[in-house]
Amino acid sequence: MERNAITLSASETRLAAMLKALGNPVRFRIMKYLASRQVCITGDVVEFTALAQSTVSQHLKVLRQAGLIEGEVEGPATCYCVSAEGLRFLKTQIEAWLPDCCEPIEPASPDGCC
Amino acid sequence: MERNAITLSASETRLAAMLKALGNPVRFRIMKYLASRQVCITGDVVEFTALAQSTVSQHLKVLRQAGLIEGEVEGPATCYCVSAEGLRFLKTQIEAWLPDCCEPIEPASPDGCC
DNA sequence: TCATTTTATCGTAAATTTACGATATAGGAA
DNA sequence: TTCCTATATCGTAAATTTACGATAAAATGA
Repeated sequence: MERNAITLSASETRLAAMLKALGNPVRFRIMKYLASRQVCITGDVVEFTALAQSTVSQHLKVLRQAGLIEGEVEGPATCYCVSAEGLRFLKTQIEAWLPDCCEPIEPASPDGCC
Repeated sequence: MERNAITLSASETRLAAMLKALGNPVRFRIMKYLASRQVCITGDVVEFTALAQSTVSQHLKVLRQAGLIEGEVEGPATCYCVSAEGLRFLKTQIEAWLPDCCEPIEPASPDGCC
């Protein structure tokens, strides 16, 4: 895809991966679903999304690899939940990203641009 | 792709679009580049990214449609800058998204999961 | 042991994304 | 008007993503 690999710091790379993972509407919803259930869930995500089990498993893998959720084998099933550390990272990074570059300094500007 | 369209609210849809746009490392970098230059920029994004002009134009379009940047025709060129409103929205949404579901309530839990 | 349950992984087809060159479009200068 | 500059858009090829069914793998219960 990319001829010259774009250089990003480790933090930026992780943040971009998180954003990419959450940019998919299915994963976005899964994430909210997991958050709404404090409790860990497994395969009723399948029921929730009405997608094939293998598809859901794949989405969960993406979220897990992005560090947004955590999975733990619980008997025959796997128990997932939101990663507290991951979400803290996400929020912190977004918060600190463009600190106050975008506050409307001059309200005179109609659209804040140019 | 999706057989059953995933239902998201308008805000969620916009947020997901923003996350998706920023999930691409090239666009991620362009965004930071635009932010570092308070001033509006046009085609030196091309020089910055070392990608084809048409490719950059496409990326800028995605960022613009996501409401993350604003473009304004300035003579023969187009002047881009970060959208203050867009970034405010992004930050607010992320902040409010999972308010305090993920604070480590019980430090006893080794990984905060299950 | 043997079936059952729950997930993960594999292989694959369709859709989407990304990048490029070529081509239009629009504004400014000569 | 005519040329030059700066972008946007079109068409297209390669890569990636997404979804599915089929198949493994792992733990529990009969």
